[in-house]
Amino acid sequence: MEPRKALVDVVEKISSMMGEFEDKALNSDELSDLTVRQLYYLDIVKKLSYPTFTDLSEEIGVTKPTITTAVNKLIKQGYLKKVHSIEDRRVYNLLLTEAGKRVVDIHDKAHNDFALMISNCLNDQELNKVVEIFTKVIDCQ
Amino acid sequence: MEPRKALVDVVEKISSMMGEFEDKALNSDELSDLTVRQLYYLDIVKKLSYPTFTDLSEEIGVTKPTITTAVNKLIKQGYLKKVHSIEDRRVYNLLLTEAGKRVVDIHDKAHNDFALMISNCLNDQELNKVVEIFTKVIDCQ
DNA sequence: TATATTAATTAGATTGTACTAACTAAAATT
DNA sequence: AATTTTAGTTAGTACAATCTAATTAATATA
Repeated sequence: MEPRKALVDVVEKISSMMGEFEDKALNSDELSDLTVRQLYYLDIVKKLSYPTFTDLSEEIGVTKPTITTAVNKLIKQGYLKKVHSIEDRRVYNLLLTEAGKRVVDIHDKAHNDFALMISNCLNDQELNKVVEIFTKVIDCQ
Repeated sequence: MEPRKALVDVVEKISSMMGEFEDKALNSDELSDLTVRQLYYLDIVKKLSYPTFTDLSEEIGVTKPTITTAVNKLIKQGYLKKVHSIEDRRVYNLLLTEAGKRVVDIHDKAHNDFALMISNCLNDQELNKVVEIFTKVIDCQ
């Protein structure tokens, strides 16, 4: 096969495999009362670490009322907490509860599972090559 | 770094890079009147080739009324056509219009762009290694 | 031929996610 | 001290995507 075409082909298949791992992780029982969107909100809260409502709304790109609604629901469901800022009493900082941390970890599980699958398919030398080559891709970008 | 951890790390970063390419492809002007979900419906129509409403509903995992609504909207927007089956006059087969083919191709563009980025970052020898190793992963699964 | 099954549709409701506009309370500025 | 700005909320709305139940029309079966 033409090398360029072969690469696109591999990218396509790997991407759809990753998608399947994501979907499988998302079907976990513990995630059953959360939508994909809600999980995304929780991921962003983790990523930003103790964001305010405004931080969240800027990062996600939705209005503040939308954030209020979404966050309140996640608080009611027990995945988030809001704590008053000490410096400015208008402001809240958001954090994951233990349950929140747990579901974010389950979500991350997809990557672990995928990595596990790869390492089961390859020998040590190939694994090292994969890490080495993709580190180059990541750094080059 | 511990090899196992390094692999998970690489998988995580590559996966989020792929996500960014997907998002960028989705922001194309031609896709602006379509939701992600609608694009997914169009992808599945292409994948199944001339599916019936029932085929679609089974593949996507939603009820037939849902498919009727979704498909009718996509027909009205000019991305799908339905044609009567010759064998069974209750049945329709679905197909992409030219506009439908175009948007599905734009969606696929993410994979091409990602592949292009990879090939710009690596030399020929590394590229061959990537294709070789991931072909092994795909076949092993 | 009458009856049951199947493919798609219609009607009506629900849920999730988003918006704008108007509001409250706190902080910053004049 | 009065005014403006900022952070988050409330109220009301809209739309996408889904469902169940009932319906129509064609096909298959008893």
